[in-house]
Amino acid sequence: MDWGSLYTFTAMDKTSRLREIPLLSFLKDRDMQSLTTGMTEAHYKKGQYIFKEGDPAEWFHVLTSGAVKCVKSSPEGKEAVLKVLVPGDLFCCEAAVFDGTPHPGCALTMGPVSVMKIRKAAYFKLLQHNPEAALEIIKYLGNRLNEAQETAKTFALERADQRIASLLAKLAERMGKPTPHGLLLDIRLTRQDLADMAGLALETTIRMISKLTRKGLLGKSGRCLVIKNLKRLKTLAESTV
Amino acid sequence: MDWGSLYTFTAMDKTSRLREIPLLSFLKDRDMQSLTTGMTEAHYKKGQYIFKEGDPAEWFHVLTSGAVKCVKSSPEGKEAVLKVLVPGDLFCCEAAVFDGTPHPGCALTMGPVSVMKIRKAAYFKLLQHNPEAALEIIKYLGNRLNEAQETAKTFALERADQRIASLLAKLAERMGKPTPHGLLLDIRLTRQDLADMAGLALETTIRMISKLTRKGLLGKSGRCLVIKNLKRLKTLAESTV
DNA sequence: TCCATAATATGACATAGATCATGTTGTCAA
DNA sequence: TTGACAACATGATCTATGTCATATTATGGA
Repeated sequence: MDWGSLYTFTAMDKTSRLREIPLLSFLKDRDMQSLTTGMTEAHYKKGQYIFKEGDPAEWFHVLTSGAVKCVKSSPEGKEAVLKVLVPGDLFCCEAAVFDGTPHPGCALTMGPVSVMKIRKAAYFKLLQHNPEAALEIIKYLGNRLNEAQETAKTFALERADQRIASLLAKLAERMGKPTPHGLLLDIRLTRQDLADMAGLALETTIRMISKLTRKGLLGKSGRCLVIKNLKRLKTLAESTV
Repeated sequence: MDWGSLYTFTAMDKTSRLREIPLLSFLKDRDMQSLTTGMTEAHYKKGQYIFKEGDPAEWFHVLTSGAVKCVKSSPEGKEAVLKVLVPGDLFCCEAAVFDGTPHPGCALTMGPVSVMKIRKAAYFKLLQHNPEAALEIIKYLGNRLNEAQETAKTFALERADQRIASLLAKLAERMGKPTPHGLLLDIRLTRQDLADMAGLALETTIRMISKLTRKGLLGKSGRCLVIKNLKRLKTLAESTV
């Protein structure tokens, strides 16, 4: 198995990279120093696993470039995409790292990816000595929890067209780049990815996206989606019929 | 609207009560003192809202007795039960309290309930001064996040019978009281509650439960369910056909 | 104790969405 | 440029599950 190549950067380089990450920007210099010791940046190609379900959780990760999908699979081989991570997102900072339990899901790269890997122990120490950092993590986890529960609600109560609409709206709000034609989702999401995120079959997802495109709410730029009318999309996500 | 009556206890009483809660048992005496200042215990009757979706998040709650369901509703009036809380569970400790955002869902009592309410500010202060406490909360949130993602996966990939089986298995593991006949779920969960937890229609849920009962995996004691064969239930939750 | 109401149960039917089949379009490497 | 493969698209079924209708059985308050 190819786990990507690991490079170690100079302390200064690493510090400046960490500073760019919103969730870590509040760190004091002394914290930075302890963090950067033993920290490495890993690079992956498209389609590689950063970790798999069941692997031991040894690192705290921060995505610095590219996109990663968090995936769980069923025995039959069907995939559920729980979340798409974009630069700045933390992952595997959760229960697993603390409890010593294995990873509850996989992290799969969607293209070329760079990740900062921080040793569990260093991360742990940081949180113990820096309450501000711990509060930030609590806030982050709280938000992720809300998101996950919102997703669960969507799966439990909404129809296929609503699921697709709210999924696209969520993606647009989180990572849409404003352009003259609308919000550009500039990561390569296949219809299958979207289907796995919405808990729907590929064909159903394609049909729903076609419908939204015909209605003029959606367009494409190259091979990426453009949300042309976020407001109507959100209305549709809640409409009864 | 009747929000239940509020009583204020003596500091000693409160301290001893907090000590009984696993998640707070590690607290030092000085932390306890600051926490108990301004802390109140509230009592509710069956069917009351502790808070509703959209309410401002002013308190950190710890459930001391009874059962509470976390609920989100759709415009059409359908309910999704995200989680059933049992004594010792924290709630509303999440993003809302920190971000100043309103509650993302409702907390609805399922019977007579007692709740410790701790002012947002006191809770905040506790976490800032006690890294151990913050780490415990991070661990707790991490686990809740895993649970929520596991639920999302179930909703996305599993059939009705599997959903019911894994729901019952999860409940049995979390709160089943061992008895000679199996694991007793001694809170009053209606079929509708179970349906709302599994994201299924009431009738479908009833049919699945009847089937499990006929198969001998399930029984009842009074008006509560008994899981007679957890192992087979878990096998069923993953079976392909 | 009785009555009104809520909860449980079960059959008949409707339908959203999965599955299968087939074809088209796009993409990238040689 | 071409050829092979992946992604996208769309129609034709099939089926799991939702919905509706109707009983039966609990439950809790007067």
